[in-house]
This record gives sequence, C-alpha cells and structure tokens, in this order.
Amino acid sequence: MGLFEDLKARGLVFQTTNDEHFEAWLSEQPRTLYCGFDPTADSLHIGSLVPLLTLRRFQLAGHTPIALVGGATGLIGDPSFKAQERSLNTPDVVAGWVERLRSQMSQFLSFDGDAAAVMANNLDWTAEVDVLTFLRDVGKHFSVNNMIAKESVKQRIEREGSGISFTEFTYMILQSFDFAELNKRYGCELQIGGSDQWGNITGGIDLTRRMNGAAVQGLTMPLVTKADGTKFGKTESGTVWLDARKTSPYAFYQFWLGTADADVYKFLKYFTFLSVEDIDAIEREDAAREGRPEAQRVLAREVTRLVHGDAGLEAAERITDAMFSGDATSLSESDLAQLSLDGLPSSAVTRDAFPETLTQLLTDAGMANSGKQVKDALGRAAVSINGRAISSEDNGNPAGCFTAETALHGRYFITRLGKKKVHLFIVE
RNA sequence: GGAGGGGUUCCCGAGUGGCCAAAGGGAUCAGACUGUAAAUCUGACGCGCGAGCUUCGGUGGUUCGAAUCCACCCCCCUCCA
Repeated sequence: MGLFEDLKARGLVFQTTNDEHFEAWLSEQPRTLYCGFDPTADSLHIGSLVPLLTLRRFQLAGHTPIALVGGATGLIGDPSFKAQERSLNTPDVVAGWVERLRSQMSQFLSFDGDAAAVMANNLDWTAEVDVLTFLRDVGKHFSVNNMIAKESVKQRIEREGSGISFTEFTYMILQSFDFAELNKRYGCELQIGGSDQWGNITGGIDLTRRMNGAAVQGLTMPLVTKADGTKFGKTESGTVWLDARKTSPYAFYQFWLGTADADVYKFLKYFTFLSVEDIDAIEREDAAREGRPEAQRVLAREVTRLVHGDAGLEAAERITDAMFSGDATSLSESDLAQLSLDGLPSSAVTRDAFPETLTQLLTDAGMANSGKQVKDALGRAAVSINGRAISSEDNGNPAGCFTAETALHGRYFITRLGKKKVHLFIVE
C-alpha cells in the first residue's frame, strides 16, 4: 500500500492541495516536507503526536522530514481558531522551551540514511531580518483582504467580544515565510499540519510561489476529536504531556487505556504504526468477543512504547498489573519499592508528622484537588488503605489508618481513592 | 481622543441593594451499573473535618447590609475621529 493510500485509510488526510494529482505527485519521487511545532510550553503534548508521527510515516516511506521548532513563531503566538489573544512569553523562556522540544521531536525521527531528518528553528532566519526588509520583501506579497477572509481568524475578526492584535495577525506571514525559506534552503515542497493550520499552509504556498517561483503542496490532518464531544488529551490533572517528568509513563499508559470504545480503533490508526489491516482485525475480534475489548491495551502499549520506550512501557505495565489485577496487598517488599521507582504516585510520610486529617493528607499527596472531594469519597466508602475501607469517622485520625500492624512490610500503604486513583504512602 | 457595550466562581452564562458562595448548562471528581469503556441515574463541585473564612476586573466610598449604587483606575469589544 502506498503512503497516501495508507494515510487515507487511517483517516489522517483532512485536505490536500492539488486534490486529484496529490497522490501521483507524492509517489513520483521522494519529497522533502516539514511540520512546525511552536514552543508554547516546556514539552509537547499528545496533540502534537499526530503530526509528529505523520512526519515519521513520510520518512518511513522514503521522504525527508524537517521538524521545525518555532523559536520565532513561538514568540508571536498563532491566532488560528483561538478565541482569545494570548499573552506573550519572554524570549529566554521560549528559547528554553525550544531546546526541550528539539530533543523530544528528534526521538521520533531518524537522522541517518537517505532520508535523514532535519531539525530546524525558524528563529534562525527571522531573527536577523529587519522590519523594513520584511515588510517590503515579504509583507508586500500578502493581501490583508485575503488574510482577513481566512476561516482561522474569522472569529477573532467577526465575533463580538474578541479581537486580534497586529502581532498575532502577522503570525500567518511569519509561518508562510518559513515555508518559502525551507523551500529555498532544503528544497522543501510540502507542509503538513493539523487542519487548523490550513490557512497558514496555503499562505506559505502562495508566498513560496511568489518569492521562489516554486509550486509547493500542503496536507492537513484532522483534529483529534472524541465521540463524546469532550476535549481530547485532557485528564483531571490536565494536559497529557510527552515529557515523562510531566506525565509519567504510567499516567500516560493509563490515559490511553481509558480510551472509549467509540474512539479506540480510530486512535489506533492515528497513533500507532500497526497496519490498518491489523487494526481492523483487532476490531473484528473485539466485536466477536464478549466483554472487554483488547484494543485499549494494544493502543496503550503501542503509544507508550513509542513515546517512553520499552523501559517506560514495562514500568507502566508493572504498576497497572499490580494495581488493577490481583491482590495488590500481596506484593513483595521489592515489588513495592520498584513500583515507586516506576512512577506509581507515592510519598514518604513521617509517622509523627501526619496532618490533622485524612482529607489534608490525601489532598497534599495529590489524590484530590480539595478536601471536599476526599470527604465525598470517604462518605461513599471509596477510600481504602491496604484493602481496608476507610470511612468519614477516620478522617480525624490519620495515624490510626496507617498503623504498623496494617502496613505492608512495615511501612507501605496502598491507598485508593475511587477506582482509579492509587497512591503509595511510605510511612517511617 | 469621542460615543456606546462589556469584565461574575475551570468554561459558557444568569444575577442589578438583603432570600447570593451566587440560577442554568458544560467540563471535572465520587457512587450505582459495567469492562479501569460508553450511555444512564445519584451525589459533590471557592476554601476548611468543623465553627467558620475568602470571592463576582482594581481601589476607595455610600449603606445596618453591595456582585448589584457612587467615584476613580485598569483591561476588552463596537462605531466615529
């Protein structure tokens, strides 16, 4: 199966330029393509995974990917489909984020061989351009009439109660300039991105034609949506990051494991390199079987391995197996120590330094956002320590809940709040 | 610079002197049912175990009492210049 055919089968093609001829154009010869990622935080999150993995798919098919980090565009802020103007981050902060993204992005691409990937930073070619040159050489190619008409800024232009600064409005020009520049420097002929990037991509195509006389192409991928309409990539504790320091491999694994049936096969196609046939086979088997599908586990395994490697996956699975199958209280001492190392949320507490209440203790440990939530859980018998149910009456007596007699191996306490939240207290 | 509209709890959005920690919806968390799914139902949802404490852009003021009234300031939007 050809690359484009595969992308389509995965549902990864939202729109392309040059509709009928795009596929032929792509298969004609190896192309150089790019996708940009702006540093808006110190890590990428799973939303960036689709374009990142798509770059990889192109590379596997023999095309040369350029991973662009937006050291310049990150200083401006992309207004595309954003309801509000965003506040600017300081240059040194953005520069720090650029470095973090760089290393994250590089793990998904190969920098050897015929189609060796390239890392680029658009600050390299925008930093020294002076305003007048930029306005004369680049700005002149843009029609404000056209820019205003773009769907991506429509709500900022038309919607009552919002507006757009000139700074953000200029973003499209900067990104367009990137495409023209990458075309010049690396012969880049294709830009890919999320469907929200269509306006910016077509802007770049037009600019490249005008500045370089080159015909370049664009392809967008659909935004990841969930069947229930809620936002993809968020959990109670916030964004799901690719950085293991921000989202542990265990939490990451759990996120994918919790995927709804209605989404899981789609996500397998988006986020894994399993073939479409294999994914369809999994779907058929799941449908034929009673009860719980396998797809979520496959998805969690595959994506966790992609992002956190075999070691990360193993750690995540060790915790998952220990906590969600069998009797966690029968774990050995070394198992428990390992789980803590693996990233099971845990904290050390000194016996004489217990807070006054359990609500306080569990909130401090990050098991809940407020004491109210703990209180609610206590009232519903949803809290347990080493398998023993804890009730509201125990709230004022944390020490009584963490006694030497009830400890595992003298100091371990597996504390659960609800079905999914587990925290290991190590009491000395 | 002028005229008008607006800034409410995570989000949307009611509320125009006490009955307001503030309607309703969404998101989120917990319970039941399940499969660590969805849908549904139930509860919670500013903080605090509690007494209570702190909120409605900011600062002052009027009042027994303010998210609601007044003054000034900050920010946003629309139109005009």
